[in-house]
Amino acid sequence: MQPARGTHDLLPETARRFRHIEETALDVFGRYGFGEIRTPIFEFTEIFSRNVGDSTDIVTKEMYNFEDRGGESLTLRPEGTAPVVRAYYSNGMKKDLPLKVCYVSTPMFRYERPQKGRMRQHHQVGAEIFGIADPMAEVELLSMAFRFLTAIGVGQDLYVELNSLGDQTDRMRYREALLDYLRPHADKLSEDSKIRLERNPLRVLDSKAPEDIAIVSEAPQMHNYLSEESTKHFDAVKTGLDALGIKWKHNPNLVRGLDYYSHTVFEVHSDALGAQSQVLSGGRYNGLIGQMGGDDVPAIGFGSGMERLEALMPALPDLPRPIAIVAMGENARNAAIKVSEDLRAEGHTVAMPLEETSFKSQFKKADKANANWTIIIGEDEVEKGECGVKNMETGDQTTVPFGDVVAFVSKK
RNA sequence: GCGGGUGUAGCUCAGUGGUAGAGCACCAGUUUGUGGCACUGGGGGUCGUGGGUUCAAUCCCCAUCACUCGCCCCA
Repeated sequence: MQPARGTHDLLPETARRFRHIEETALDVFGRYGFGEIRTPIFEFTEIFSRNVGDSTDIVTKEMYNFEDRGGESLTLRPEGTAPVVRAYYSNGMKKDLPLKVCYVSTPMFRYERPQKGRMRQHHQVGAEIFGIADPMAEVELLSMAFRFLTAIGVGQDLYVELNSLGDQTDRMRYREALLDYLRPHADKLSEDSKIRLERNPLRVLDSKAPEDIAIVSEAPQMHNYLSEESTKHFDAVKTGLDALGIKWKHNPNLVRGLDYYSHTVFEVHSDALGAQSQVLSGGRYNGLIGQMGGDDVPAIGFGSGMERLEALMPALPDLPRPIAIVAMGENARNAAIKVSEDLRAEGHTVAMPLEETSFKSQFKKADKANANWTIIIGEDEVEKGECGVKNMETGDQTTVPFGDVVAFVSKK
């Protein structure tokens, strides 16, 4: 019996780690004024196909599409930004600008070949700011991202790559220059890049094929084609990050796979993850909101993969140790469950044996549960109105009246 | 979608052309009401699945599925 390919179950130990990521994200993002948003798990297919980009891999080969009984084409959400923009329009949120929203533990679906750090269902935390064109939005957003990453304990092993794609005019101008340069070398490019040349030439820039890297190293660079205004914007982002002590590296070949980005794009990587090293990425998408519904609203956001964060995260502190109960005989077990409930009412974690097994077996379970105290109740104890209380570290055992047990273990 | 590796007990792995083993884990006993140590015993596996070769396949061949590493791409 296997789960569907590219999916997995989160068992309690790991689920706890995921919950810690969620809670930390909501706490940190909340300090920046972000409210949580939860959008549906599926959308009309066109929400993604029209906005993520027709030539992107996500749209052309990775979407989970299906038709419902009414004949509508629906798609399991492959990314987080387009649904949030749709929700902005659906709920008339123009009045709420500037808007800061975030999402946590949001399942994303992409039909890809699974490998380390890549699942067909994965989960992201993310944040979006609508309505701010000022580069201060980039600075605050990235600072928040690092505060979050640091809070979950993964901040120190990461590096940020940064680039600017300029506005649409800049990009078209650069695209032409790049094509002029690459076309004469077309036959020397990798097979993949020959296709990229036609579909999305900027993607040739971040190819990993050695033959491409050699050609790209001589290629014209984006930053030389940015308008004065775009350059100023990018400079402001960089100086803002420097002022906060956030280390970044300009990667002129950083392009990103989604079509909606403009100006600043960024990726945060870890060397500890193997081939899928991105843990957080995003950028500005000033044109997208206008393209979807007409409001010309600048925006920026990021997404971060929780499975990858979880893989990097250090061990969580241990759960509080339980108090175990050992009981035998009907009267004793009835007294025992009363004691266990009294203890839980005081906030203790209690391991009450729900089946009657031998004392030895119950003690073994108490030991395995890492109990610090074990409360022993047999028929003798019920008759005397007291129970045994054993310290599992020292092995010392004393007798305490039933009425005093909660107070006894609570004060220690 | 492409290329490499792997698939035997809950876990980590041995193993042989004649229908399977270890360690750990689990359960029980040694201790007729007491854990951690030790010893003893026990439960548990269609040897991923389907087909082929063979008197006989867990082992050889083919296919398939899954996992895994990488490519593409992405979180």
